[in-house]
Amino acid sequence: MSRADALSPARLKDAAPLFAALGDATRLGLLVSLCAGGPLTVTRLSGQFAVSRQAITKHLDVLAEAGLVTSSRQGRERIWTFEPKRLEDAHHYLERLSREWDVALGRLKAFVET
Amino acid sequence: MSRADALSPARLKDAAPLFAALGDATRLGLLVSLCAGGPLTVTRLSGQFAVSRQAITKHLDVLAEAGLVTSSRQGRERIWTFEPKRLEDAHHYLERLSREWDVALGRLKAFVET
DNA sequence: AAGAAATGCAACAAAATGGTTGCATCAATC
DNA sequence: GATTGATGCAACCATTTTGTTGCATTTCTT
Repeated sequence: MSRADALSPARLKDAAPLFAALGDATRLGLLVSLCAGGPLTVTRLSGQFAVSRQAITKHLDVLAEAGLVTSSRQGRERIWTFEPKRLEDAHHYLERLSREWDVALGRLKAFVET
Repeated sequence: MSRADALSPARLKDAAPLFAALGDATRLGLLVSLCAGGPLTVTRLSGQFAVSRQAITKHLDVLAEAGLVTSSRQGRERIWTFEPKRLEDAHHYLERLSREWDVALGRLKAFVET
């Protein structure tokens, strides 16, 4: 991957669903719970929120789709685990945007001084 | 602000709309354009996307609501400008989540070694 | 003053989102 | 084997989001 295509349309379509998954207070709360409290079941997680277990399941599905959590079946329960890799992706994307901005400011400065 | 409440419910409700605004490919594209190409008008911006000018206006309104862009009227046109500050907020939030995760891993390691 | 360019505003439609309830299924325990 | 606990699945509903079109308004230009 070159620096040049770091903000290409293709990458936008990759980053957008990731940010969209982060764009909900309940889902952020789920991530915090899974971060701090380790892997948990849906039933356990839904006890911490004001919505039904089924609603939490849907949120977890969204997070899983975005790659922010994974799950595995253990007996009669399903364990959900935080996945830090994709958080890095979001992090990097924001950094690239910031850098692009700085570069643009640099160009502007150079132009003004000419 | 203490480290302890860095991921409090109050902060979730602040961070969620910010990520939600970033969670759309068209809006990310708009930010990239405003980053790289400097302040632009709606008409100019909408030339780069496959949707109508009015749709772009709505996207810009969403970005403005999240504090990611600002606008000012100049004669008959309105100029939209990228606002890097809120990007920092998103950046910091992701960092706090990562740190929380690292702390949890540390606790786990200490527990296993006991 | 007239026309063109840029934006603003409103009504509308389609699709996605976030939530519910009810019931079925699967696994553990007594 | 009957019961309980955890999950899965489906239908349904309300709201929000994302887009459209049409028209009005404002401002520049000739």
